[in-house]
Amino acid sequence: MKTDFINRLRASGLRPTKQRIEICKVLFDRKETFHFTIDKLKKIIEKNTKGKISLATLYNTIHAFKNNEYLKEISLHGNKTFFDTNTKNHHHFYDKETGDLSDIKNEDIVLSKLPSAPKGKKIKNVEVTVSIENNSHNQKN
Amino acid sequence: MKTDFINRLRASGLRPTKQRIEICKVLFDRKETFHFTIDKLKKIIEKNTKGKISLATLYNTIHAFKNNEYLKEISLHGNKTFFDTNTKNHHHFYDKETGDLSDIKNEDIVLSKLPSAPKGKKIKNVEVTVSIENNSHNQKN
DNA sequence: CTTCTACTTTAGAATCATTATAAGTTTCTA
DNA sequence: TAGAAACTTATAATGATTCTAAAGTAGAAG
Repeated sequence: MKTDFINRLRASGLRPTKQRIEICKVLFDRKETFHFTIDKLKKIIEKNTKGKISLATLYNTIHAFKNNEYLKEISLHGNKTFFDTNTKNHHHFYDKETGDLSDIKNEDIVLSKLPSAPKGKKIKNVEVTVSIENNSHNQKN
Repeated sequence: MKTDFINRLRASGLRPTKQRIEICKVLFDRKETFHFTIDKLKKIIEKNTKGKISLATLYNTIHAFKNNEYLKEISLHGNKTFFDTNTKNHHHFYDKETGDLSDIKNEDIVLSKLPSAPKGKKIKNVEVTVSIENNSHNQKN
């Protein structure tokens, strides 16, 4: 377990430190995928360790994981950046009112037609966001 | 033309003022759809009028238009919020390196399978972001 | 046409997420 | 185990967005 964390860290060009191991525990020691913002992660870690962790450490570690594809950044409306421990291609349900985000498996959405990329460009990734709201809502808000 | 702007403003619960008419000119007096951020809009208006317009005015007007569906907010990675004058359902190409954003017509993407919404929820909108990059890129960055 | 009130605009302050900085600390290689 | 390089931290800086309070304007009523 811990060895796995250390491997991920080294693969991302990071030295294993106790703060980073804590981050790994929260992110990767789970069965389900995990969606989070930096401040949510910070709260979890500070609760787990009953100590403080600095924002700079969180940002630098999370960005290194993102660059090494241990994490994905999610496209959403709004100001905060969400990350996802599920790095496979997949999609999301997003309820803006509650902020809830959940995975949609890649195979549960089929795109049977896609445009070709503009000249000189190629498609890197296709991301579908299915916005949802309460049944009680009318068409317009 | 100007009448149309005034109607949109009134429909959005806003009084027509000269600042808001200027905003309308930039947003709605065009054939093609227009993608913008607040600060891009500010620069355009200040160039057009050779004067200043306050951020508060821009934000309040743009939000009113958004709430009244004269504008759409676009889901993207990154910190700035993009808006789109195309309020029909449609999708986007996004080149993160250059920041370029372009429309994909609704009929150019066909979703032949969609999951059903979680209990008590309904689907409000489906948005596809096709991330693109230069042909020269390898798989990993 | 004038007046009054509610809505607007504005500059600047406040807030929030994120990034940068600099000083002290830890890791790791030799 | 010493020293260089990388790390953590608090705090400052930045950038986008929202808030605020004062001064200006639109539009309804007379």
